[in-house]
Amino acid sequence: MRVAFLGTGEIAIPAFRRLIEQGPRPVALVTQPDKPVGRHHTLTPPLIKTVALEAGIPVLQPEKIRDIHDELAALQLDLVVVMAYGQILSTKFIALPSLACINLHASLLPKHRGAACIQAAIAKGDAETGISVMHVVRALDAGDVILTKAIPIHPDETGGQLHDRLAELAPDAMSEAIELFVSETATRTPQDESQVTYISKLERDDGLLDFSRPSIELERIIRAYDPWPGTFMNVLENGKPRRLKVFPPTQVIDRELAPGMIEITDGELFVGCAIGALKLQVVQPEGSKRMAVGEYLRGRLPSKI
RNA sequence: CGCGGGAUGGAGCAGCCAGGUAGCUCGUCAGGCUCAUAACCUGAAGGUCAGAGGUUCAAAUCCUCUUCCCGCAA
Repeated sequence: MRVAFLGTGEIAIPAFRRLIEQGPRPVALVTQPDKPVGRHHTLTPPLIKTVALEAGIPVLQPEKIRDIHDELAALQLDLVVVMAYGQILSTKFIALPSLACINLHASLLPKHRGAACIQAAIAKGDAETGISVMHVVRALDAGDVILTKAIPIHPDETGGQLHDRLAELAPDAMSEAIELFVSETATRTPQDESQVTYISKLERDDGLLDFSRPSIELERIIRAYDPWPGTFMNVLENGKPRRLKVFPPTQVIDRELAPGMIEITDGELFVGCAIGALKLQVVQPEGSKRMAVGEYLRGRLPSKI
């Protein structure tokens, strides 16, 4: 079986490694071009690219997937596996492999279609999430489902931790799906359109905490958005407005405090929410490092902006 | 050279603009108080003020350069 892997995000690496180690060995990796990253715009390749190069697998990094259509057609593909590639695929491309073009998505479809599916599962307070393997169609994450594998979400779990667990779950889901194709017993279940939820890509600004929301919701968002895009609030320090990043864990406290109001008592910092208050434990002031709230309060006095 | 903030005893900060004895909140250590304590009281140790050069009678403070950390942007 001739397989090509399309992936860019680090969540795709374990699945890609599985193919390298247990086969069918991918004939190519297609990933996004190297991007300037970091404060000094250092040109950085996707990590998965180095994995491929170490394994001696050819790497293609087209600006647009259609730019390499002919090369891919020449590979005589039977199967394409896509995970966190970061580009919408054309119908022409989807039709290339003889068997199927499948996508690994980190949610239990039809819930949480879209880029920020892991954050969404935590933020919405879901009890479980997982990996869905489905057929790629033109519409985003809308194809028929081949199989899903579910795992419970832990009560204190952050987006980063869940991301890593899902990354480790993906290879099994993928292998099982490939088995189904090999034995020609793969089924397809259409997604229940009435149950669809969609979450778009998150930006840094999406991390602005809205204290007119209930504290229980904010606690989940702070966990879900760690480490990306992170959450923050704006505070007044010595009369100057400053961005204050907020990290998990935070604690939901039953306390009467107006939304957005900051209360400091005994080296502890509380912020009022619509329902209850939030006790912060780890923060990072603009221009400084991440620190425990106790240390932060030693030299500064933040107040509501 | 994308924009901006920062580096001051072990931690977090003030002092810099208007150069002139190293300060605050903690921590550490010793002693005291207490049935007892992470509480309270008294005292002590601990600093090449990131580094180099310059201006000056005098630089944490003003000027120049370097290194490192961070926020935004990408």
